[in-house]
Amino acid sequence: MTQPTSDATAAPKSMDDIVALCRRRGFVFQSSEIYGGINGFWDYGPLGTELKRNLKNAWWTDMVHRELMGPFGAPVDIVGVDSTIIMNPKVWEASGHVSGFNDPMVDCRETKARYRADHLFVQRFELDGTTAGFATVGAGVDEARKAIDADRARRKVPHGYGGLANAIAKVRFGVTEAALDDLVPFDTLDATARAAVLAPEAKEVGTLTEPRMFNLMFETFVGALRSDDAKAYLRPETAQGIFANFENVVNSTRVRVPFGIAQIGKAFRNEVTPRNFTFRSREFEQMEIEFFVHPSQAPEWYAFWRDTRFAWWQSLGLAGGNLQLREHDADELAHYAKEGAGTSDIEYRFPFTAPGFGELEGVAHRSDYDLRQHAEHSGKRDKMKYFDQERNERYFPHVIEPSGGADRGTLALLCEAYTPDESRASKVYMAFHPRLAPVKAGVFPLVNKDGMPEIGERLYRQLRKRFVCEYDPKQSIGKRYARMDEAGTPYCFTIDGQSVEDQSVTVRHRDTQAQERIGVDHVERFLTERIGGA
RNA sequence: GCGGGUGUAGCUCAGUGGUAGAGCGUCACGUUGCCAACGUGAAUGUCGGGCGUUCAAAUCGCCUCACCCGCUCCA
Repeated sequence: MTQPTSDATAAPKSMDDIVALCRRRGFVFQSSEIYGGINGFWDYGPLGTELKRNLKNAWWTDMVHRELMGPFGAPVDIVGVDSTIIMNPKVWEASGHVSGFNDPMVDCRETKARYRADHLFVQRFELDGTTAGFATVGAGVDEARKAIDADRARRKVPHGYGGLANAIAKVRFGVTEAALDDLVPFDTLDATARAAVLAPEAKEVGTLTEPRMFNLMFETFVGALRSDDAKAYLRPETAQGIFANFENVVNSTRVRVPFGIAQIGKAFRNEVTPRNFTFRSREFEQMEIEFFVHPSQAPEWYAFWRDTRFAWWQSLGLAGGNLQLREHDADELAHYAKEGAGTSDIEYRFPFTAPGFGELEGVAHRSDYDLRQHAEHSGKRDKMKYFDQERNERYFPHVIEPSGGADRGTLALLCEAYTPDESRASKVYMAFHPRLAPVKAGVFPLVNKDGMPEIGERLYRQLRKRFVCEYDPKQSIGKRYARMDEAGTPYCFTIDGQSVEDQSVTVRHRDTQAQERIGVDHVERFLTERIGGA
């Protein structure tokens, strides 16, 4: 009655199924679940914690500890810092986050659209003795003006407007003339004035809410007194902890430009809409390098980091068509990267973004924006410049920033590993790269008697000195293999009757379910060859 | 914040006013001896929460909480 499934990869990956497995096997739980959860916050269970830790360790090992050859033939030099989540609030004024992350927003009750208040301009005019107007979207006055001129050139009112809205629309679409005032930003209007405004696309008047602040930075208070002076922020990125320590690192170590400072740590953003499992969380972990270079070398270093970081994600198993490198268009560059060598995203095709992609890591040329800002705001000015002995030159180094998301990376690993397979008992297995697998090996006595558990326990004790392993003597062997498949354990070693005779065990391979027989003395070497020290 | 939806065992769900249920999973014992096997048994519920209607509420009403989906954004 069931169709034989020949191609396991043919089954589509369902995000709901992945989330269910994550909960069932203890990869990811909702934070505070016993109280119904809290939107945008996630916990890692035992397996997820190991997985994420393996990812972060791989990053730190490969970026900071191991030798990496740079674009100019010399090894890359990177040191680490671990800065605090709460910093002096001036840091965030200098970085631009206080202004950039505090945009008042306006909602339209009718169309359900949401606008940035500073991108909403109102054209006002006299209408039957009162002041009315209509709102237009634009990044600035000029852009809004253009949009209005385009509308007025249509000389025709679309259907659906009635009463006052129709009278306003007649002016908007150039059917009736009126004495037009200058454009005013929406957020300068009071409640009465707002009530006489026709929103974009809306057919009724006065549907726009008052501008409301959406604070993307979490606020807190330092000290027991809740005064405005005590206000502080939970960092929205780890990068500023690096920039603020730039001088300290230069003065306390022997690093010389070009060099990098790496940091892994939590960051917080009060996202308006956390969505898609852990993808957009309000509390998340970043893996960031700020790499400081002479301005003239920025293009080479930018290309180097973009390619190095892309290759790194590929090396962890995110190969194939699900990973892509995408250069940003000029209009989507961040405030700190307007000029420079560019910005690119390393993107993964998540089940919830497919056929599109979601960002895993951004590699940006931040120019000398941040160091200059801090030099300015801290009052250190030119004293913060770096003195380059070789060049005999004082300058603000330019920064290439590879900034990856540890939680997004973990999520991508989970999605990539998730492999439906109707042919096996678990119907699914997690094909993690052995280096990242939360559990490296399972050790099972086929039956919990007749000398098998003794051999198994001895092997388990030996292996766990170097590898994360599980020993499980209970239940049918099929159940134990099935559980290991869902945990993504690459190898299982089973002790059977023959083991008692000749000290050999079977190795069961996760991806193929194939078995082979090796001597129990060779198991440790077997794992070392396939997993290494990681 | 606005609109829509959901909430019963670890999971999937049944239960529309009258004793809180099933399958799967979990655990124990036995059997089995290489892929969630079989037998026997066991544990597990503030029916999201509160108030109300009623002799009686998982079920009807009101309120509330949390989550999910859409709108703004991004590591």
